[in-house]
Amino acid sequence: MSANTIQITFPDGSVRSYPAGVTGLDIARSISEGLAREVLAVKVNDEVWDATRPIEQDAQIRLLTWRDPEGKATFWHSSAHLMAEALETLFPGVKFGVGPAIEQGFYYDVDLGGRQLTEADIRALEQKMTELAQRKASYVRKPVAKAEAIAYFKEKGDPYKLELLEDLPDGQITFYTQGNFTDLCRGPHIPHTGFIKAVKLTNIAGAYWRGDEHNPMLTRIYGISFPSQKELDAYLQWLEEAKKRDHRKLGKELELFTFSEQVGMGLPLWLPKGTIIREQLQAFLHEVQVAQGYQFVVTPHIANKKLYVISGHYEKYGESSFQPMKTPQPGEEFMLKPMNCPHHIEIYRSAPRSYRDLPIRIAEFGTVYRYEQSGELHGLTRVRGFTQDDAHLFCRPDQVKEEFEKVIDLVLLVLNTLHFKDFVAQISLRDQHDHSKYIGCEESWQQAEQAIVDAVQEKQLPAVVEYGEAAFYGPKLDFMVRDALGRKWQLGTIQVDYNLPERFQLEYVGADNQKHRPVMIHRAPFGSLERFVALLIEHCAGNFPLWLAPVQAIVLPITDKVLDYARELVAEGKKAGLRITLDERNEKIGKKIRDAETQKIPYMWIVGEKEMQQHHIALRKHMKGDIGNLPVADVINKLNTEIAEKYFEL
RNA sequence: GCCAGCAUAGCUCAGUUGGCCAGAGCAGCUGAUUUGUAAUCAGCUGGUCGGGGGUUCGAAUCCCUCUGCUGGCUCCA
Repeated sequence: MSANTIQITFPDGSVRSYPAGVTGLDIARSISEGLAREVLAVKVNDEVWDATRPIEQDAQIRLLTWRDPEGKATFWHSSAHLMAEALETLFPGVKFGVGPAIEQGFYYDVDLGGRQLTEADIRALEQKMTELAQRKASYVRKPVAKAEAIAYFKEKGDPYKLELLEDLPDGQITFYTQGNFTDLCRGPHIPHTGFIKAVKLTNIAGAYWRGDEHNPMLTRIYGISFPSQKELDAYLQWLEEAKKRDHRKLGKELELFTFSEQVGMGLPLWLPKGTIIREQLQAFLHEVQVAQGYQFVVTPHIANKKLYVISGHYEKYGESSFQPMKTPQPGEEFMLKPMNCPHHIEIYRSAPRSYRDLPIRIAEFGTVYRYEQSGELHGLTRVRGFTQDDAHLFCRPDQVKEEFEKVIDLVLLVLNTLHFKDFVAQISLRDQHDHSKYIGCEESWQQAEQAIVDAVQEKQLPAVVEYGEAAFYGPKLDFMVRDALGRKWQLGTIQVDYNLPERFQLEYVGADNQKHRPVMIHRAPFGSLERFVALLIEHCAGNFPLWLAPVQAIVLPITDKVLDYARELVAEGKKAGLRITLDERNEKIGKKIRDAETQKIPYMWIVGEKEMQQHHIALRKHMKGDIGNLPVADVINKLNTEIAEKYFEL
């Protein structure tokens, strides 16, 4: 075999020979012209390359198109460059930060020198991007020496790029040029701008340079692009649909919760209907936890400041939380509790504990208050007063693994019951470079981090590791769920903690009659009731499973000749434990049905003279329509079965 | 907290370049209608246009400021 022939291995395992220097695009063309027209990039031995970059050695490759996540990312990253070119054309002198692809689209951080972008500017940018795209300018990769790169951006006057260059090693720097725009960029990029057929700049936001609030704030322009107008339209339609699921909108429409400026920002007021959902969830969790050996406690909403000085919370959050409240007693200070753990620790300490008693599982639906930054508040997902389905497990070191796994099972039970299928378990570890924000010794942290990693492996959870996301006293396993718009939120959390037992000098007497230190596990399967309900609303679009629905059934009499029968049915339903109401308004049945559908009430009991005579119900299901004419007893039975099963349907 | 945008009746929204007593639909109340699977008809009630200040003969509309909300950034025990 000649020296300038290389072996290319395809994803299906087949191998073909190509001349050295072949590009992904060449390979695609050798398969089919159609494929060549679609190829955006190529994955060469686990690294994504430009489709136009020569491959010099044997390699495993996969051709990437719009259908591949990496293909989309490349497409969007190239779109960011295109936007940068448009920006530079329209607003000469603009300085560039970074412009990556994100999960849905891309952004570029720019310094516009104080200029504020208007709606018209945005439209003009979109138009310019489309115009530039039509030129089908190639994205040209060029390795450059560091000195050359520095010279280029000095000449151009781009301080942010120069700062980025400082951290890059010489010999690994590349420039990409398309049209009249050259950027410092690792790549890869799509072959040319012509692939970008539809562009939408979605919003503008401020963003600190390099994510540091001490740095100047740049203007971040978000956008998304597609290979066809049709796909952009579909995306925009999806956005519209997602907005209808917004828990803030549904919460108002379905009268679940509200906020009052008078009460204070971030302090939710649960309305009667929302409270039913909350209490049903609470009852569910109460039941499964008691079955698993948890003991429920109740503790006050405030505690002496000293408690948080011991726990370390005061040092860490004292300045940025609700401030201590004074009492008539000089020098005495109390704080709203931001956590339940110190209270539970004091319960543990209220009696001597034997190794035989462990694990002790102390649970509470505890309401806590945290002074979240005003800009952070968001509906029910980020609030200043919320209720955790909290518990603290005090166990012997040898019990940590088993207890941790049991908690994982509990979280999974909760997520499964509410049909949260696409969660991700996030292993939140310390910042690898900065241990100063954490309390406790190195050994404790390593033990705790290892315990979590082991447990996740054992349970084979879909997991990602995030450094720097740990709590200050220990690592966490967080269960992340997406909202209607795809934003990730932490729901359940499990934390292994060797530090607070140390700080509070917790003890138990071992089999050896010596004192030992227990290990704590903090855990909350819902996280907070508020956030959980918010995500649940978005997840089911307000169409709650019957066991949670605030109103489970409504009786709709066709005329008021059957009002008495309707009232009788309400009484029967209530007697059977159903949350049932009656629509006795003087309206036509179509109107009553429409209103019940709008209110997303799961079952409508429609009754006229015919039903009255047979003691029947014409049963109608929300979003499904007429189910049929059934005896009352059958209907009640059916509903109660559905409730008992916690049946969930999307 | 930072950047940007928004704020009109309980809800969803109109309100042209600052100019007649600020409008509509839904909801609510009255009345008529007695209805068979997603909106019956008519009448009425309801807003000092988020608060405060300013410019102007005149402000929902322009400016300042405060409050709240929205999207991001930072933060998230």
